[in-house]
Amino acid sequence: MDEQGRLMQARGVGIPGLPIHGGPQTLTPHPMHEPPTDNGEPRKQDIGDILQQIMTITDQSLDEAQAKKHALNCHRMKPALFSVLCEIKEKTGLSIRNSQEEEPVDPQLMRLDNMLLAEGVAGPEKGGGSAAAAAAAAASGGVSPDNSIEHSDYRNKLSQIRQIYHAELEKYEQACNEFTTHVMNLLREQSRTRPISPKEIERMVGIIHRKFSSIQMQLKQSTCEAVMILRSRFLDARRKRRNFSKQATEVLNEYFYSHLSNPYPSEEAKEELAKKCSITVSQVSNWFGNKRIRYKKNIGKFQEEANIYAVKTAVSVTQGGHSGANSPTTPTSAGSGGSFNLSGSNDMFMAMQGLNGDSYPPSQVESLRHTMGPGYSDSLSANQMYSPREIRANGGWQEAVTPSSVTSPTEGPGSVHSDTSN
DNA sequence: TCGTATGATTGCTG
DNA sequence: CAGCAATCATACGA
Repeated sequence: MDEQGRLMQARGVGIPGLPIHGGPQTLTPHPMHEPPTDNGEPRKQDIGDILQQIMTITDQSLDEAQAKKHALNCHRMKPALFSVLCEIKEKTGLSIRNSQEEEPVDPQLMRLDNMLLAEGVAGPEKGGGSAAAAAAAAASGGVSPDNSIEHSDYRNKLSQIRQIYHAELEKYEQACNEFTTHVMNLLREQSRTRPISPKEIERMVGIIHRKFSSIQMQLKQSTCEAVMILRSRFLDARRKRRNFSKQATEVLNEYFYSHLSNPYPSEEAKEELAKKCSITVSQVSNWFGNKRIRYKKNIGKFQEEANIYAVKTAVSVTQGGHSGANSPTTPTSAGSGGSFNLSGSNDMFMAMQGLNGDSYPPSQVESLRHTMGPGYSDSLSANQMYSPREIRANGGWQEAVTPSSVTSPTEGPGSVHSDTSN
């Protein structure tokens, strides 16, 4: 659409107030080409007067200004001046026409929208963000009994944020619409005295919308921040540390003491332990890391605990229970048979020493080992229970724990029977 | 309230 | 990157 057409349309808007003697029908596109009056001076004086009146119109009271406006609208010079304005507008309009191209969607806004959507704050209600709460709980790995309380707490808080967000959003939208309507009315009113193209109105509406969407973005940003704070509070396990369940600690301890000579579960074993204890693999790693250090630091203190678990393991073995029931096996070790059990048995014996107060004679241990069946050394060499890393670490572990009464003398570093000596 | 236990984090090492 | 050692922060029992 050409500018001229739009301006003509705009001109039409301003017509109604015009007096009969100065209708658009009589308006020439080039008022300066109007037949000159007998004298140019009064005309100039006239224009000066009008401009002066326009300039001072805002200083006057509303009624006064209204009256003045009406008078100006009826002024005989109005069509001519209006036409001049149209011409100026036509020229200047070109410069602003292309200034506002379709701007691309703000990536930051997109990120905020996505996050709010993912958190269940924006978009359809997802049970007050229960999905997010569940995800958060899964991430925290916690299975504490009061998890449900935390969930509802999280849900409530998220729901509050959601409510505030939507209330504010609605408020902004309402304000935006009101303001837009107001500005459009204003522009329509103004179009009586100056040419305003629909494009211009559109542009103004666009500006208003952009302004309000920037406010909305601030709202989204602060909502995101609130959610992040809530999440970090909820997820900060260190802040909300929960002891593992008794059963989980039991499972971990059983594994630890039944693998006392080499308490380095493989990744697979960790996964299995994690599954059994309903905790994460990294929590299993943490637990073993802490346990190893604390055990090493104060073996005496853990003696009793070691004995208890040695008995447990012994019972489970003598009852024909596969030690894997208490000590998770790995997919790799499960099939090879023996290697995992062997190490478990070895460690069990070590712990048993502490139980009855004295050590099994090495020969006895040897004979017991031989009962494990021929070729156990081979299976050990192929033992995949312990990762190379753990094998390396094992040396340090054995060095540290060997002096203990719990550890068998045959399990010292360099022992050919060591789980990891190969 | 305090001491201990314990899960998590951090910085470092090989 | 796994593990160690130190440390933090919280839970828990006396």
